Amino acid sequence: MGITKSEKFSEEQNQIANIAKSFAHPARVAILQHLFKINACICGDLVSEIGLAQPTISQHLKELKNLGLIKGNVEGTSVCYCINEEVWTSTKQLLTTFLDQDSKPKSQCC
Amino acid sequence: MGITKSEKFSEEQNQIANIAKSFAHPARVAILQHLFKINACICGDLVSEIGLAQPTISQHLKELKNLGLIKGNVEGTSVCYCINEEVWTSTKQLLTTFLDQDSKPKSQCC
DNA sequence: TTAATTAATCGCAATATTACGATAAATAAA
DNA sequence: TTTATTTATCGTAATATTGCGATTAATTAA
Repeated sequence: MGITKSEKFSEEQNQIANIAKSFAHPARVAILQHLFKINACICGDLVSEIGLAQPTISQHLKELKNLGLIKGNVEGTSVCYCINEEVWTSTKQLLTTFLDQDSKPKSQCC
Repeated sequence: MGITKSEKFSEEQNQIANIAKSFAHPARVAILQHLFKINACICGDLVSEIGLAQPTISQHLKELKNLGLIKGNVEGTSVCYCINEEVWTSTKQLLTTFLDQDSKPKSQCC
């Protein structure tokens, strides 16, 4: 069906999945890396940097913005995008906890 | 088109995106959490635990197995799935480096 | 005001993902 | 061998994602 049955899972599980989804495209990974590198950026930079069409980049930016990972300030005819540090920190926290599960005590296995 | 233009991105960017994709569904998040909790598991457990149909769970397990995050040992008529600790560790390393970008020195921004 | 610049949105096509019923394959038990 | 148990695979339907040309909206410059 193509529709995820979110109601079967916990809030935390859905949150982790949604964050992961935002990282699940190399263009969005590249955008985030570029924003960290530059610390401020306009969309046009990203189009030439990444090499996808302008509407495509705009769409990826929208997804990151919807999750709150980035914010955009209008500056003249262009938009200055940058990382939302607070959201990044809490996102990192959530994912790190998930990734650190392996540090818990474990019994023998197959 | 629905097809990701992977060739436009670095090996690392594609790796991060692929790992994120495997976490991008709450059922796979739940499967991994359950495997960590139990330390060994058969697929049947997961079907009743998670509440999706058996073919659906089997498909999610296959994706995690393809990435190497879990491994399955045949035991009689059932299969014992568990976390592949080595792969989990390197995966964690890659994602942690990505998430820790914010600890780098930053200039003022918008 | 008009023209130029930049980003967002619309609309569409192509591919991917999710879900599951039906079935097959593999093994164990009777 | 036959039957039961368990997991994998097939096939298909529905929805989601990706990508981009065309267009619109917003702002600045002339």
